[in-house]
Amino acid sequence: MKDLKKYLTEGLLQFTILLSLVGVRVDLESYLPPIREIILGSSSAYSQIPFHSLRDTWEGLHPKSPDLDSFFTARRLLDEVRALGDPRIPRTEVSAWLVHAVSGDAETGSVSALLSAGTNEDSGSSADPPSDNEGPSQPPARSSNHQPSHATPTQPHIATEASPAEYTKEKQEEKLGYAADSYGYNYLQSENGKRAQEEDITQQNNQNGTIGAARNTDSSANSNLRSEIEGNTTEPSLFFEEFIQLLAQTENALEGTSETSLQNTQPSPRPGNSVNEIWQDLLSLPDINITLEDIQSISNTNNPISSSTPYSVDFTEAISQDVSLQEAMYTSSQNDRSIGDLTPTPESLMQLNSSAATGGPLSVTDLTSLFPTTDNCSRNSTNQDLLSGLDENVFDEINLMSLALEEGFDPLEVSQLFEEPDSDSGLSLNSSHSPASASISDSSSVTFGEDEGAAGYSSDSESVSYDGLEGAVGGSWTDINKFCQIDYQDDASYYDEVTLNNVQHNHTYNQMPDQLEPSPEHHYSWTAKSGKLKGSCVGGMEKSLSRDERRAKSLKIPFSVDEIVSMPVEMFNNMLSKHYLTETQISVIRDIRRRGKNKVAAQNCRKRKLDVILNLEDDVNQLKVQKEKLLKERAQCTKSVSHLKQKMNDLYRNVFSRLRDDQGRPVNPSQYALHCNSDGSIIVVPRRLFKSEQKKDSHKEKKQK
DNA sequence: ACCTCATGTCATTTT
DNA sequence: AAAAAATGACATGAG
Repeated sequence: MKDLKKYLTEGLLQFTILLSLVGVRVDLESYLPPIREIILGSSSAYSQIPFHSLRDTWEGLHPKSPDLDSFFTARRLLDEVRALGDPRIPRTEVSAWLVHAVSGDAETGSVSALLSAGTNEDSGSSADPPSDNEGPSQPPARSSNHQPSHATPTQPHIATEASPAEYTKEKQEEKLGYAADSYGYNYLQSENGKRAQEEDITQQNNQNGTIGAARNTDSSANSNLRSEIEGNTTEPSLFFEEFIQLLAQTENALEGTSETSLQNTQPSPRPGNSVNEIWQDLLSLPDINITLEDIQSISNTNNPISSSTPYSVDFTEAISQDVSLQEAMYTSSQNDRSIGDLTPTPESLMQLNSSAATGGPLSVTDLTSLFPTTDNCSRNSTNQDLLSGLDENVFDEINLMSLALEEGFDPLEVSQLFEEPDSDSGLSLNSSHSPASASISDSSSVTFGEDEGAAGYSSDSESVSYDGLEGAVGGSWTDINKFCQIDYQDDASYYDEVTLNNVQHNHTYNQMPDQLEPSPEHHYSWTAKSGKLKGSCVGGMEKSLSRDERRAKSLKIPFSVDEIVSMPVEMFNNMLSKHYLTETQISVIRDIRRRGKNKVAAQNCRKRKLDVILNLEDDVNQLKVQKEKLLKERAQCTKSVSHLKQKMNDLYRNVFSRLRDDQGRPVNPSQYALHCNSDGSIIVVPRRLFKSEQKKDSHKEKKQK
């Protein structure tokens, strides 16, 4: 059923996408669960969404939850149940009983009420709660232990048997509680859920409190104090002494049970030129021209294929064999919609200009920084659309620039230089540090000063090693500045969010993704900062480069770390197989992806752990409150019982003071006892008979056992 | 100098 | 059985 639902949902989505491509709009909202559910339903999608981003709105359904569908079904049912209203749970019998006993003003009145409790309990149980017991107030976090109802004949039906709504609710709570307990989560404690738990707890408490008194009220039901006093009886039933004993036992039981239980207890798009025009504008810039000339000269020396042709043609030809992420990722031909609306902002032009001027690689990611982003949900798709709408040649050229500008990049050469015996190069790169690159690496090691927390894996050495490579392939202060530009552009790209979350050590765990959305101001601030940062990028911007970013740049991996980490598995594998990558590059890319994924997973894991701790703390607090409440209740009950005992004794004396035997002499209470029959009649029994009666009863009980 | 906290990473387990 | 996610353990840097 779950699979069917998933299949239908996905099929529906795909069908809708197809229809939308044709131009037919389909409103899916009424057929689909909220988008978050869809997102959470996809593991890959979830992995791209930091757990904390959902914290506030999505109160914590663990993606590991064994059955999301059951949760949503449960939630729906729960809502339906809640819509039925809250059943009124009356106070327990013992409360009513005690209230009746205590509330009587006149002594006889109270006794009368006591002895006829069976007839008045119904009204008293719900209408007159004890003053000290303010009803359900503090629920425990989990109340799945539903005890069987200790129903008494006089208890209202709703209190003794769970109504269908109540039963459903309990079932829901149990179900949800299970899901929560399985992973130490208690996200499902909504306000209503808490209320339901409160009711459960109250019911349990009240039922517990009833146990001791139910027997009394049962046996005294329908009893009336009769004026006639019979001299003999053969009917074994309750004597007043026994009643007193029961009271004492109740008191003890209250103390004992309470004791034990308690102890356990971006900028917007501007109408304007097309991208091609933008590109032409860029190419027409003096700096660009210079750079392109440089490229041509480089191509002349390093690339025999393109040496005899104009650069524009060179690009196309060269790139046809080169790497294009967008080609890999967005191969489907799409309309070039929304491209014509794009106009580069001054800031973005600055970026392109400066990066080109410094000979830095102009990656696709860089270009995407020109494009506005709307929101996080549509970010990927938006960029996807935009990017896919571009002429692929544009990206091919960009990629070629990205590679060609790296001054003679040769993957094979790099791979030889970076021969890593272990895929986890972090542990084995020390050996690649050559003295030849020492001078440069000294300076660049300052540039790439470690900023990582986890430097326990020779990160410093690794840094030096890669820096050394930078020197080997022409690394210089120019390169350092170039990397500054790269870093700056990457940060301004549409991967800002991921970068901020996972790379920049931005401790914005609890912020929603839209809070991390690069606002125009933010974008501008980055641009504005760049001037200062250029000057201090050696110690500043480069510091923000993570180890993986440095490795990726050093190995000339044409994808950003964020791309590598966040792209779906299929795309990732497709990328690896489709592009010309050395073993070293593939290995590093896999490492980057693994680490990136694990980084997010660790963050999620810690978040969950924190939530578990917080929930447990909540539980502790609630249990403490419950304990205090129970202690109060016990004290109240004890007080009531002692009061009742006193009244019983008084009554006993009063009755015997008025009793006369056949000769009109007063009856000695030490020789006779009052006995209450099951039919409600009160008789006077000699104590010796009473004692023998007790022995018989005890024998019978033993035999029954 | 020591502690706590946040984070990244690896190895291993779980899904 | 393989891949991805989750998690424990460790190391590090910052405050």
